Amino acid sequence: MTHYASDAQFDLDQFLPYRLNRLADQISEQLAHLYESSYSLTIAQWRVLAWLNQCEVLTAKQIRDATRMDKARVSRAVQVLVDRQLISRSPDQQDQRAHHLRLTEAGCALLNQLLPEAQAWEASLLSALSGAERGALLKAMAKLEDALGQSAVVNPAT
Amino acid sequence: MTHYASDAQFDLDQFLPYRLNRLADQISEQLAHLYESSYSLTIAQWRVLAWLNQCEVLTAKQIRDATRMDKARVSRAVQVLVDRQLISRSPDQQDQRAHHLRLTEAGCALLNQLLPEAQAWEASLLSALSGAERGALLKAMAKLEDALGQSAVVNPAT
DNA sequence: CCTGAATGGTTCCCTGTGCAACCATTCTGC
DNA sequence: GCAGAATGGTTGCACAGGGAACCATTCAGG
Repeated sequence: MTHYASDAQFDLDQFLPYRLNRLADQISEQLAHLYESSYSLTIAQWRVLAWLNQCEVLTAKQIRDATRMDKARVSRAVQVLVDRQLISRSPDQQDQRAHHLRLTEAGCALLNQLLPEAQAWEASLLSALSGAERGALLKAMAKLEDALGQSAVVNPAT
Repeated sequence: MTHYASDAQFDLDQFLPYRLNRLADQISEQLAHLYESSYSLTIAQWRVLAWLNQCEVLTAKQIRDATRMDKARVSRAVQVLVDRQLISRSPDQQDQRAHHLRLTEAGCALLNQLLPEAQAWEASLLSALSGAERGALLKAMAKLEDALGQSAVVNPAT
């Protein structure tokens, strides 16, 4: 009945990747429930809609870059949204491979309902933090994303 | 060629759930690559190991509570780890439904290799932040998790 | 005790997604 | 111009994970 333990003292609960993931999962899960139950939207689909709401017209590649989602994931999300006539897809004249994506009126109407709900949810969540804390949180997150983007964190062994 | 846009001005890039998820996904993806490529471990499996390293003996339920993972997910992770003889499962005498889970010597050996790598990776990531920033980040995350736990954020409409 | 509710775990089914292979188009170098 | 690389996008395959149904055991109430 020996107890084996690694040499390194290690507290998973203090491990940033784990904590971040647990938090993000929790938030994501609740929000996903909102999207799914009321609007039958996937997170991926919601992201596509939200970006299109901002940018008017985008190609799948641009969405892929903005969201860092897999190309297949974007492709499938777009397909569903087109089928549901929430967005339209028209060929790009300059590049026959690409397509312009835009919100349809229906898509826009859906967002007009969904956006306020999402914002209210976020506000309620953020009410747990002071303004300064919010700022610090976002700043730290931005720095981390930056560091990851620069590939500053890659294979620390080499 | 009209452009439909929702009334609400909304910047997905400033939307905390989205940002948090994007960041967590990115981190998770890179770490998962480490676990998977070198040790054939799932994130779920890694979490089980890490908690067992800390607590010596746990039941699946306790792991479920600690990690907030689905019970099925825990069950499957445990199964694989038992098959690989990285952990052992022995019946709980008090409660015949539950099982005690512990690290085996092999499991501990694996962690002795993996933990330093994980910690080095984390350190490299965290080097993008000052000490104060780290503190602020962790504090904000804790508050958010707290808020979610208290169900403070549920169905803002009601 | 004995019945019904609750609990720890496992399994089934289904969906979303990552990866790799692929197609079509566009770009590059010669 | 033309061959080969690169790029935008789609599809097939395999798999992890959520939800619900399920089994066995334990607990609560009469």
